[in-house]
Amino acid sequence: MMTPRKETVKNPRVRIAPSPTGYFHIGTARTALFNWLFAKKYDGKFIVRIEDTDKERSKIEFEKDIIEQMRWLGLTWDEGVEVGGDFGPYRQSECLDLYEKYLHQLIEKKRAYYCFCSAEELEIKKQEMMTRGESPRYDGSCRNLSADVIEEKLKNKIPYVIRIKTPDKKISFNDMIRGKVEFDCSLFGDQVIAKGFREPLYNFAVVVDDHHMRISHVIRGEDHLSNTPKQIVLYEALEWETPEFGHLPLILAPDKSKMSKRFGDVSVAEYRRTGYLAEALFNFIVFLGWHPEEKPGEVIKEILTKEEILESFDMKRVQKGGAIFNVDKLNWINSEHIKKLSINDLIEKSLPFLEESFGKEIFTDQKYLKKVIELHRERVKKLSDLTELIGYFFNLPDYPKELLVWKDSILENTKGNIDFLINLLSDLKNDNFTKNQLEVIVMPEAEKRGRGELLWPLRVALSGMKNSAGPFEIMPILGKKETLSRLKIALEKVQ
RNA sequence: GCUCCCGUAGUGUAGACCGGCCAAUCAUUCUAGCCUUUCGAGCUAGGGACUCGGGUUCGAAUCCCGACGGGAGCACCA
Repeated sequence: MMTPRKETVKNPRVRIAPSPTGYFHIGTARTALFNWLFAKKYDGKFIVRIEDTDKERSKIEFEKDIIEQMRWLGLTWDEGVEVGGDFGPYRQSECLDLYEKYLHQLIEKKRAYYCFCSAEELEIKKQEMMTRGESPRYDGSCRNLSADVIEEKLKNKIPYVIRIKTPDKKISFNDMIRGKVEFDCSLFGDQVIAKGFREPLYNFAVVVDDHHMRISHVIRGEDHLSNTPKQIVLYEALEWETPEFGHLPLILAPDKSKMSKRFGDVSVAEYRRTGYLAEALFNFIVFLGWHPEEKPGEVIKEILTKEEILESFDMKRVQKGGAIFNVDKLNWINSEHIKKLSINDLIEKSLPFLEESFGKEIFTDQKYLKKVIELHRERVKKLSDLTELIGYFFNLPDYPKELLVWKDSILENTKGNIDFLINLLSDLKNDNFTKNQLEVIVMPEAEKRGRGELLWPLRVALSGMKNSAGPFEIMPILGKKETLSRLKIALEKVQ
């Protein structure tokens, strides 16, 4: 899979150019991340440009989301929207004068031309070519219109678009990830580059912007691979130097189809709301199609901080094949990052989730909350899990009485054991309500009566759950009074 | 239909450039055991892959060709 590529990079200028036509997508996040990493690694600049030439679909709400989520992920940019810079504007809708200028230049130099063909006739021709088994391309009808004819049509206000003259040749470029890639230009022909002088289309606007922002390396998704020759045609027509290109493999859904709405969550905000940590998502995403170098005899570390990732990052190790988004792995990475968090950080990050479920009032006792969270931190995959895990510490559990009965035991035994426990624990002093003391008192009895027989109903009475932390951990936190009260409730249930 | 890209366990990957050290690495997942009242965590063990067919070679996961499979693109979207 490895292809040798040249790599002597210094002070690169790279960019992420999202279009605000949807919420910040996990795929865009990855492209942003690799660009950011590349810039940091080689002491370059990372630029954020908003591609909002599609007036119909672009929304400010999406732009805000993109910026917010990038910040959340810990990405910082040197130039771009919100931070400014010397090569702006960084929003395509504000660069219209620039596009217009080059459009005129291209037409004057006869590298581009007016095309008066209607969309309908083009569609028919396209279908014909497809049925003939040819690659659909413009037939060049308007390519050599005389100046008189053009003037005439313009005067009569015949609608037009602007097309670039594509040379009949092969174009190849050296992709940073894929090595040499070659395309035959005759297959796509003269592309429309603008609908009008102030209505540039994507491929043209990108080229103008990248050139003006002095972008040295264009790192983007593989879906842009076949746009690259079209853009190179423009660089050549404009007599500009082409940047380096690098095409990242796509992120795929588990069925290997393109990551899309069909596969659950695709927006970064959604993962954030579900309780994934920014550093975990960062860690996970970077491992989609990339791995640090394995040193002989060394176990590869997969739980990495941003700094560690930066340390071992190398563009040469990016894979070519699409990477499947594996939620299991994300969950594991997230739980590992949660374990690394300090208890105070964990509380701070969990609180919004807890408050949403239980309300704010419940969390006035910080010490109590701290103990509860400490007890569960190793069981948490996502912060949102915490809500279910610790509910019984804040609300009285509700459960069917059958749950109190251990395996094949009977209600009578359960009743007797709960009654026994109430008496046993009532005699204990408040001070002795610690994990150790409780074990000393209760365990010998559990051995006599059967561990499950005694401990299972104890735990269920306290937590109301089939799976929960152990009774000796729960009791000290709940305290003697609450413990006894819950046991009495259990007793009533089985009466 | 045409073009381009890709093809190592369920998943992410190492190995490939420079063929032998590969009866193939690491992680995750899965299974079992230990621990344990349950679950989780932890520990231990195990399962699981070079897409196929030719060629080159003493020797191929690795080089070459072909097939097959998957993906992306082919707009007056970005």
